[in-house]
Amino acid sequence: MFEPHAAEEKWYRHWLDQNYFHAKDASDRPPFSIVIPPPNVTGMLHMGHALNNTLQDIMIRYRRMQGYNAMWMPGTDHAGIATQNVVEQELAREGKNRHDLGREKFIERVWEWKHKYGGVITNQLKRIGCSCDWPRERFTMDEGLSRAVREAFVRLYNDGLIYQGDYIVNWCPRCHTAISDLEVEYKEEPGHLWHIRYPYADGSGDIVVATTRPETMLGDTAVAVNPQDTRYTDKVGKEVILPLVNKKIPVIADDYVTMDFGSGAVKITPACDPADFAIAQRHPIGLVMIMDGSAVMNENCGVYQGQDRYECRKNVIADLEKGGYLLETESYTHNVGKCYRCKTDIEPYVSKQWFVKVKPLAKAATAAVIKGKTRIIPSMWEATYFDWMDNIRDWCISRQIWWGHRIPVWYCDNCSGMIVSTEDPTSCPTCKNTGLRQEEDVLDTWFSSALWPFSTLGWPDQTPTLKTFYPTSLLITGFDILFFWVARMMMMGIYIMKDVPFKDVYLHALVRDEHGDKMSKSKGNAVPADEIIQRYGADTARTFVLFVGPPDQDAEWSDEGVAGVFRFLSRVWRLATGRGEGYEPRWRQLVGGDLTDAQMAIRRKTHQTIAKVTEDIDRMHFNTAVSAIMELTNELTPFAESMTTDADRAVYSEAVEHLVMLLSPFAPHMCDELWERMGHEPSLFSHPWPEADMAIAAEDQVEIAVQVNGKVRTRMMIAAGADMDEVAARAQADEQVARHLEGKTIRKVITVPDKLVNIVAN
RNA sequence: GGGCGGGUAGCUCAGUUGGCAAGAGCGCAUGCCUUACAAGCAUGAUGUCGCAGGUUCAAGUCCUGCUCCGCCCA
Repeated sequence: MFEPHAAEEKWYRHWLDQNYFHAKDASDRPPFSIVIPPPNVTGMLHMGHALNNTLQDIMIRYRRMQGYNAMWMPGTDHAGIATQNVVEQELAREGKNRHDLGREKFIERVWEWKHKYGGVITNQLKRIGCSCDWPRERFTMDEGLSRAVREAFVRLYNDGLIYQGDYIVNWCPRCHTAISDLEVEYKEEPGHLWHIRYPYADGSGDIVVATTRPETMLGDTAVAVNPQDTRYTDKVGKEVILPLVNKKIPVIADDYVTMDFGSGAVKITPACDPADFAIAQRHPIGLVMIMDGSAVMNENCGVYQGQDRYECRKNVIADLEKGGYLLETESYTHNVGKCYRCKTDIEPYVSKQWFVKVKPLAKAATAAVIKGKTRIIPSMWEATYFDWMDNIRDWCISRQIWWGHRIPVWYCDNCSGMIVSTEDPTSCPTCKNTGLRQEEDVLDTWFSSALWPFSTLGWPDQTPTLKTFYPTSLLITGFDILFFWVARMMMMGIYIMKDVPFKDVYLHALVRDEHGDKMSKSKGNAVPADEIIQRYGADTARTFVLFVGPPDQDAEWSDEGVAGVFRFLSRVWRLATGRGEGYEPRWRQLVGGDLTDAQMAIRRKTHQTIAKVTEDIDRMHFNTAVSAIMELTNELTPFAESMTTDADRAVYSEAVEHLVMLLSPFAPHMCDELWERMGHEPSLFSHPWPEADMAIAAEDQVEIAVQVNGKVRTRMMIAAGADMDEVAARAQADEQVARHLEGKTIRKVITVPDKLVNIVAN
């Protein structure tokens, strides 16, 4: 009986003791490298991580067995907003907030937290058997990586690829920070479309605008119509009186306005809508801020000052109605942007932010994939990648939080000069003043993650590690971070290293729950990996996620499925251990004489399976690889029951030995335990990957279907590799075929190698 | 609105350039075994391969249209 937990502990320790996971910077063997997608330090290992990391572990173990100098770089991500939130919650339980502590103390507190809990997820990776090169482990906030961040920032800045300015960004009023476009999740919500009447200042009637956010009217600086819209031709240039505010604002013409939506006239609030903001760049209409960073109405809002945006909305509607300005309230479904982190409604907000000008970077990143320098697997994701790169918008990288890489920019108190530097400056280079203030903002966590494939290898230093392992061979990650991470690594890798960060990137699907829903902490349906490891062991957990994890399709969680995989592993265990006289490590000495059909069938299956599993791992179709191993197991079981001769045992032993080898990247603990019990030197870790003997794998007899006019009439056995003329001749001479021809003559014979003979009769 | 993916046995999925009398695992049924027992072994049933056309000697596989589900982007 296999006892997973004992074996896991024993073998993981053995591997570590032998330093098996460590790859040398200098080696004769060809390099193979993977950098781990760094999990959040706040994270717990769920089945999605289990899938992602098992995939990597299999590839790294497989390549090791094939003789590569295989290096798997582990590490974690500081997860700016998420980690800050966690620590803030901790503070809240003590009745404090981060401002009570101040920036420095707060950061200290986060580091304390990190030291205490940051190892949780890496320990879970160890538990599931990941053969990471642990001494190399990195953290995005550690010293070396922080240096990389500064270096990258300064280079980008000096090349004119980073700029700062007042722009409208996605603002989370709860997190009190800007977030990038990607970090906004849109959700359809039922709402209303309010039709409001704005009277012309000259008393010549009114213009009607429709909005889903009436409270923003307090910041309106214009009403816009389409220049083609003849209904309004003579109105453009007039002024309207903004109700409640009693301010005159102009009617302007802009192509952005869709004529057939609503009345064709739209209110323009540059401070509260990205499209309106863009319009304000084209017209001299100004901008009125109406909210503060908490989405509370500000001093420009008169009586509404101090009201929350949604409270204000109610009051504005009531007042519009009272004033006779509200014409209609229509039910309307619209998309509401939410903060990916806390689900608060995003408020478009104008503020000073830092941006990366990504267009030029994106161009190079696109070219690299077109040229095949990086392969995206499965290739269907290429289209998505190209589309995103082609329509990319500048990346807002500043965050108004404390936990993260503080932007390496200093302002001089005296001459208002700005210093962008990798080193902390002590005085202003222009006026020599020593009163300098560092930029308060920190960088988006993804900025440091984008550097991960080379920052972890030592960059900005030209280390031997970097030389040996960059570009990395393979990246394995979920398709859901194609834009967030993969695309950005491509851009940064090419920009900074002048070479792609990885040759292959494999995007796998997600593990969903039994109802097909995405697992998430907030929904409470995430299956923790710990639980499965506890119940069935790490090997079952690993094999399961692969078995149900088809390469490009989401995997559904299934309890019975896990149990089934456990039984499969148990079967392998019994085959290899429990058959008494069955397995003989020196099986080669037992071979002799002609093999029986049954014996040949097993040998054939064994070598076919070696070929199939190798091919499947190469193309990363792991679920079919597992199926192939299962099939061999299933054929082997009845054979094992009826063994009598030495030849039987030889054939059986060959099969079992290979079975265990093939399974070892999937179920490494159990296979090493078996390998030892089978009388071999401990550990398959550095054992060469088996090679299929194709002469044995090849079928010597092939069954061929004979069709007459499209219908299968008979089948016959033909020697494999037989000459096609010979095959056709035999088919024509066949009695059965003759009978099915029913006296008709043969018009043509179509042969398909090894598979079928088709005879067309008149 | 644009793009992508999927619809094959009760469930989860294979099915690579068209050649299958349509597969696997799990589950199910029947029988056997009963200190390899969260079992094991044997045998078996089960599919209008989403729908409709088309190309072909041959279509789950290619083409066209439709439909349902999911995801991404706007």
